[in-house]
Amino acid sequence: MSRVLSEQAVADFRTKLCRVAARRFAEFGYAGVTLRALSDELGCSRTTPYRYFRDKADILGAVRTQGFRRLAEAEEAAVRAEPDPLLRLQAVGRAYLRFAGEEPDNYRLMFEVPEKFSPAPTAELRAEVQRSQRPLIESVQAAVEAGLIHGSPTTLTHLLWAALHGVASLHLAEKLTSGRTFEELSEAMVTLIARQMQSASNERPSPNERSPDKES
Amino acid sequence: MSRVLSEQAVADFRTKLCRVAARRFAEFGYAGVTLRALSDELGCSRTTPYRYFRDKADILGAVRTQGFRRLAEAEEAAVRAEPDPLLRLQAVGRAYLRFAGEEPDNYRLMFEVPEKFSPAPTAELRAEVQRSQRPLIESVQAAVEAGLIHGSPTTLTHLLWAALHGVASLHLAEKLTSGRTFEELSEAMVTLIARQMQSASNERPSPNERSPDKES
DNA sequence: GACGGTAGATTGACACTGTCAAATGACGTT
DNA sequence: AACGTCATTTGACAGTGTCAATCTACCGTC
Repeated sequence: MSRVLSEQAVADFRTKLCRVAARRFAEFGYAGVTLRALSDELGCSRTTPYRYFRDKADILGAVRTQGFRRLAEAEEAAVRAEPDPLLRLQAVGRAYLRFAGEEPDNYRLMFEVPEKFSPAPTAELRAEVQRSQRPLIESVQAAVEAGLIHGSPTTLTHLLWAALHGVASLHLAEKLTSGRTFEELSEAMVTLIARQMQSASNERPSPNERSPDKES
Repeated sequence: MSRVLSEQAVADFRTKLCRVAARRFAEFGYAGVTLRALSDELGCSRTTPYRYFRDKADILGAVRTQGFRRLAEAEEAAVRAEPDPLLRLQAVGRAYLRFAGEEPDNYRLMFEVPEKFSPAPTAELRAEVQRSQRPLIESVQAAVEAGLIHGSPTTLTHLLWAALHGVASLHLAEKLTSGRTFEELSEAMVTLIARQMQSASNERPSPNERSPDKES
């Protein structure tokens, strides 16, 4: 066998290219992420990235993977720091929204422009996506077990996630043009979630599980 | 003066092109919306659309405008049909989510792929976006006046919108892979919003307005 | 130490895109 | 009947992602 690219060298090039791609996306948007530009900035030829990634979509997928990993780490840190169920759920929510606020371009890349990604995401990406959901799920489960809320943990997690993602997404789409800053709105949403649980803990029926047949 | 394109003919071509663009977007994604393909499907030459639209971005902008208009109309119909403040708010939320569920590609186009649109949106588009917000704002305001919730109507509207958009957006991104259907999750969210208000109406302090200084 | 094979990088080429300039076409007016 | 003008078409260009063929430099072997 002849000389082969060391694992380290492969990883180095991959991370370096991901960093450049992320930076260019943040600066010039998706249109600025072009194989030629990335390669120029890295000092290699246009098709060299094809040794390390299958596609352009594959490159973006790697950036997304890193994004979900950092989001998961932020959530996990929040979970570790807060044992109380109610406060933990708030802390996870805050960590989620803080991530979206601090790394807006990463968050955008993670959730938007879906067609630019390969239809079959990497196993690694799917794993990180799941990992980023776990702190939410576990926090909700803990809250359910503590009697703070009632209902299916999965459904409740989805609702929680939707509330958080909605705030982040609308903010990034610049649809929230009130006087409130993103941080204020984030805190308002977290507070609202906490109040929801405090009030739900005083009542018996589960808030979902069956779609009510309520007509006008 | 010589013959000039009649208003009707211009409008016809524009709407026809928008319809084709929307259909191709739904079928092939953004990559399927190409001036060549649109023109072929319309039986004209590649650059003919440039007589009726400034840009490709302008075409997508027109499709988006129509989408926001239909969303606004659906919301307004829901408002008209339901006078009771609480039920009206639920009805608007249901109409919003039903629209997202029934026209997923339109909704996606309205809120995603922001870089593909002109940085300065048309006045018409901005008007329709605002129009689609008004039923939410007015429903929230009515609920505030009825004493169902307390707080800044703008902030509360943003939170409501975020909750709705979050459900729709995560669903369209295919991130919600639980057993629940989109309809069930929508109803769960609407129910949760209603419960939030019912519980809030029994208490005095406003749920936001000031970010609470709660520490662990 | 020279050589050959091969992994890795490069260049060339292709089909495709959005968009502009110039050329073509057709119609109402004089 | 000829003109002028608007609508449309064609030609062209820069730029894209990606594949094939080429080149380069290193390794193990003699």
